[in-house]
Amino acid sequence: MTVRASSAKERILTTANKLFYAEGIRAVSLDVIAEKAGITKKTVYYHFKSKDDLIEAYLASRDQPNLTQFRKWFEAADGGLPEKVEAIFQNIAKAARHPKWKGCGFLRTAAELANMPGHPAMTVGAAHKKKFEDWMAAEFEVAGLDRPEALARHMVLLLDGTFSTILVHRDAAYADAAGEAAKALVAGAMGRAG
Amino acid sequence: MTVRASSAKERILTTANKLFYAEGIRAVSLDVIAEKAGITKKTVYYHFKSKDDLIEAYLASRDQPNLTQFRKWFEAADGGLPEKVEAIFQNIAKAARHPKWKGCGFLRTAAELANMPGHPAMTVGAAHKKKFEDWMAAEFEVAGLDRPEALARHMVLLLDGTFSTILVHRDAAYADAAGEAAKALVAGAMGRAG
DNA sequence: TGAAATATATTCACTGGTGAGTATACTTTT
DNA sequence: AAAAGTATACTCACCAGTGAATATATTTCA
Repeated sequence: MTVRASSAKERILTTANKLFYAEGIRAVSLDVIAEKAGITKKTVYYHFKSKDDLIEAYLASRDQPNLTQFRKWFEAADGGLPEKVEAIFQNIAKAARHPKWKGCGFLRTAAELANMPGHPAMTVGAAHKKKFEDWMAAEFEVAGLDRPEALARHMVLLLDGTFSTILVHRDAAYADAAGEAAKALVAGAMGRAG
Repeated sequence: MTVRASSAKERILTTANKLFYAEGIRAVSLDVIAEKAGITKKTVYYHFKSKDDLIEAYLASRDQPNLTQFRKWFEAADGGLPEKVEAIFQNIAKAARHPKWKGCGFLRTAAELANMPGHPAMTVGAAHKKKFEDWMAAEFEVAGLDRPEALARHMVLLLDGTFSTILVHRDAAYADAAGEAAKALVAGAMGRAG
């Protein structure tokens, strides 16, 4: 029962996470992942049955942390509902200015796997985005807004638009614009409700 | 001067367009493109100096047709400005229901090339998205709206969000939701203006 | 309790195949 | 003949995945 600093499986996943996010799924080989993780490729295949399996695990490992991050940004923000929603986008703007930022791992993986609709990683990705949407809808519902699900979809669209647009232009200002739009839509819904 | 049905260069570009869009940039090899175009790989390298060069040409070839499509959808729509904007999204919804639809080629390429920020294809992609944004801003300006550039950005964000979100969920309904949000934002801006 | 048996984890060395890109020669057009 | 276009056949690096062997726990039972 040697207490390793970290198990091989953990190191593989950590390394895959870093490389897949930084370089993209198809640009990263298992040879490189194994090398950077300090193990052999066969060990990767011992813990994951295929590259696709590792891709799926990669996305699964980002699910909770990502959602938690959004929640924290939302909860930590001052002001009313529109401002709290806007804060999510402002925090993305801040994150996007970091040189290592490369958009949303789920979206980029979806783009790469667009030719494999049933890929297990896509199921994980879709579920992740759905969780965000459901969370938003719940917040709007609690606030007594009309059509909370519709408004939540608008937020998702602005969020994914933010990730994509910034990736194209490498300009974090788009996140602030999205925050402004989100705030306006939420404020509009509140106006109608109250 | 044999009048070929189409020149080799045209066939290469057409084939690249089809395959890159359908499968993704890194998933498609020049060997396959050459084969499907009915020529040898060396001929590809005669007309394009590298794969990256062909990728750039691929995106460049989609620039005008794409923008023209959006314009047509916009102009053909009945109703006022909000409805015309909404029509763009409704038409995307229709297109997205076709099985061959795989999102936005520019966005998917940007996702794949996220690790190569200066890639020439990215310049083409960014310029394309900028043209859409500028066109929208011009329409809003002519209509006398306040802050036309800001509103145009909101439209771009919803548009790119639409492409991304549908790709993740394979559910064209998100385009209708985006159209609704876009309409509301434009109508809101018109309300303030007049 | 301690040795044998079993399960878990890991390595080395490999395969069959594909990828981007090229050296050279042939063919068509001007 | 010169230039432009295309083909054959190749290189060399890489990639997903595997076969066989080895090391390291963990369990079993004499």
